[in-house]
Amino acid sequence: MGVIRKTKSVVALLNEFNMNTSSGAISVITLIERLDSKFNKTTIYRVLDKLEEDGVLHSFLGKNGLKWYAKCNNCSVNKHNDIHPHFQCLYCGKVDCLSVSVSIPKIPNRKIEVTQLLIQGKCEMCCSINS
Amino acid sequence: MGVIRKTKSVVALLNEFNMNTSSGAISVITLIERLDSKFNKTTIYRVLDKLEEDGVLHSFLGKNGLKWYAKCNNCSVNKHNDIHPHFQCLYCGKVDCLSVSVSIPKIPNRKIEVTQLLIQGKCEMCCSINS
DNA sequence: TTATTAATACAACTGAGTTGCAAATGTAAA
DNA sequence: TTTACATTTGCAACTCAGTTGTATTAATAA
Repeated sequence: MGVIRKTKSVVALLNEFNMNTSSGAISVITLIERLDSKFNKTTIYRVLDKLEEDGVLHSFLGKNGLKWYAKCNNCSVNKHNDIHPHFQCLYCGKVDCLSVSVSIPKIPNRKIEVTQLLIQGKCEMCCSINS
Repeated sequence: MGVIRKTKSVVALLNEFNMNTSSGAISVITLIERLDSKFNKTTIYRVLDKLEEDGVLHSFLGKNGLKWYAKCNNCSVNKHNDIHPHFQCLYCGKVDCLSVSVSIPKIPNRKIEVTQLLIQGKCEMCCSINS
């Protein structure tokens, strides 16, 4: 499957990500809040699912296991190549994709399929505001 | 706060982790299932919280954002030193603590406080069973 | 043994995410 | 354009991990 029709909800969701800063992720909660008056939350969940299947977005879990989405860079329908860490600020909640590569250790006798690295701390803006 | 009294629920939970293999983690869901006849789930959540505060256990989020706990190695009340990746098998669901160190990249202008690396794939046992 | 305070059970709740289905809508073909 | 039909959507109801408030029970120190 994948996104077939350019429906209003697809356009609206893609717009949210295009308006966003390039490295920023958006939580599903935030997307539902923003688009609540226009679309049902079920629709939002389903469109995000399909955009991920299509390699347009990638998802990951942030603090408290909440789901976040961000734009993909070099992904196709079947393969998400865009493997990078995510940084979540514990003070303002913002999440960024980090464009650094992380070397994952070899693990004997195990086959690695997915890697998720979530780094939490104080973001640039919160570092500059507070001492 | 921390654990003050050696109550039945504390003993029972610690026992679950001591019976377990050294590298294995246990999900809260599993602990509730196992101890359901003896203790209320609220109690289990609260005791696990305190055992983590005391540096006896550490917690992390596995697949689907579900909470897992495992024994700590060199942690104290105030500092969890035991930073390592976790491996979750996508076929049998088992989760292990990996005793390898991962080098986290420097991130300019940000202060790292927590790092969570979850590696998912096929575990040793599932590798040997299936081709 | 008693007094005190922490720990527990219970029930009710919260909230992110899911499911089933009828109605609406986009798209390709006529 | 119009038709036909599969896809998409809204809605309501649900699931289920985790939380909260409170009255009761149990561990510990004196």
